[in-house]
Amino acid sequence: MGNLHITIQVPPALYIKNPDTSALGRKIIKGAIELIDRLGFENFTFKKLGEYIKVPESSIYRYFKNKHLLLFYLINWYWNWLDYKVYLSTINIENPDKKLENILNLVLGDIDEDRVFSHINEKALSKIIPSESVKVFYNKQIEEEKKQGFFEGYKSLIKRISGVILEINPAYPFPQLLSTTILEGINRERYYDEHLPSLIDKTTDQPLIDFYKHLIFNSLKQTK
Amino acid sequence: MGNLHITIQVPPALYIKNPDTSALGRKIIKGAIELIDRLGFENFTFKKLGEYIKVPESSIYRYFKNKHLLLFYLINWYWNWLDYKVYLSTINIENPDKKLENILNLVLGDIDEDRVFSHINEKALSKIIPSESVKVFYNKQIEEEKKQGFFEGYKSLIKRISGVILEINPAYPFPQLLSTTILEGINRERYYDEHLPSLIDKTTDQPLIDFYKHLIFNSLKQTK
DNA sequence: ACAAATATAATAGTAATACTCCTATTTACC
DNA sequence: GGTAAATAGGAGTATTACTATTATATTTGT
Repeated sequence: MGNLHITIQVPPALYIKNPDTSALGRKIIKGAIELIDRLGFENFTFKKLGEYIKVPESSIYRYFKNKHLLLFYLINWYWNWLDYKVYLSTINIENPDKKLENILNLVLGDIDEDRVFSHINEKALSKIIPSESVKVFYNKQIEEEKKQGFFEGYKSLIKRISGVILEINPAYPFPQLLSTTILEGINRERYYDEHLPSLIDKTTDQPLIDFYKHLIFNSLKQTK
Repeated sequence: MGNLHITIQVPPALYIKNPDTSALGRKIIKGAIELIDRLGFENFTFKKLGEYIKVPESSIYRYFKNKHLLLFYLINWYWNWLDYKVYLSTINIENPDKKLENILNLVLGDIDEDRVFSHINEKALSKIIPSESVKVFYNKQIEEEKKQGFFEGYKSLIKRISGVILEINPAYPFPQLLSTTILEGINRERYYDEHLPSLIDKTTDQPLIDFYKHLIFNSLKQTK
């Protein structure tokens, strides 16, 4: 990709000072991803992060109001990044079936680092997504956060996948429900695969991929 | 149902003293469900619960080690209760399609209070399930909690639904994946319906019911 | 009916969390 | 080289998440 200058944008209300504009900010993001991965979000604190990256706790507060918004920043960045990757993987392709296949390979496959994007290691980030991303949804501040546009990236991603689904079958009535089922389902099953493996059917070599392909194929072909 | 004496059992390691054995315990459970509903689990504390039900904070600690285990108690009770309801709704029925329909009506319909079960208001409890139940899954203690059997109720529920799916189509390769997709999906979409309604397709009168019926029907009929 | 056991109330205390605020020092920039 | 901005470093506060203790009820067995 050479020297493309592309930055993933997140709603500015997520941060106090944009972490991708300074070395300290980038250090905070990198350290936060690693430490959330190690400790889990519940046990992660700004104090521990400060010790981990050898930065005063108070300096972290100059970038993020609290740990919830730091997590939301990361998740939002991920949604926007994935939205962009989905966009790239479907552009210039005629066949909508092929588009959907590319999307599935993206979300079901391993994420490999693409170092186009500045300060975030996508591979490390994608490790914490299955377990931590739900935590930005289910809380009482959601109505406030909606007003500030914190879910626009997620909606855009869902609508992009829905668009491809409708290209395959314009009569299919539930493109968004199917898209969220796939995206969130993959996160959940990835987590189960690690922690509740008895709940993953082992009838094929790649049950997750096969399950979702089977689900999508049969849902979309039938109503045609 | 008259005077059946049935109690839903949860793993004893979830509590210090069984809350359904005393008036105070039942008061704690009732108050906890209400307060978690109002505040959300993150803002819920034992101190606030104590003030709410006019009981010293320290007395609550004699029943539950911490608020996470109190939530887990509630969620576990819900899984076991739902497992029992699913069992009841399929017993003595010959036709597996009809069994699955009954299960779907159970998990997709409104929960109405059935006062067979002692100390828990199922209707109130089911209000907090969509937003709070995920919070017992995604944390670093899961491996410890698995060892203590905290997920056995959930597994039993999934396996019961899977069993019916296999009755309908013994060749279907992903009965458990489909069961979790339905159960967890319904929780998610219920929450979205309230907080992110633009992500729910409005192409039919009852999109959630229709989506899941469509999904299941097409997944199960195809492979036959 | 009474003693013994158990449960609850009421209060105090502690370490950690989630911040805010202030000042000294360093770094960046014109 | 001077000024503004950023960071380091630390102090301080309210809340959270507990533990511990003692006094007072309440229940239970005989």
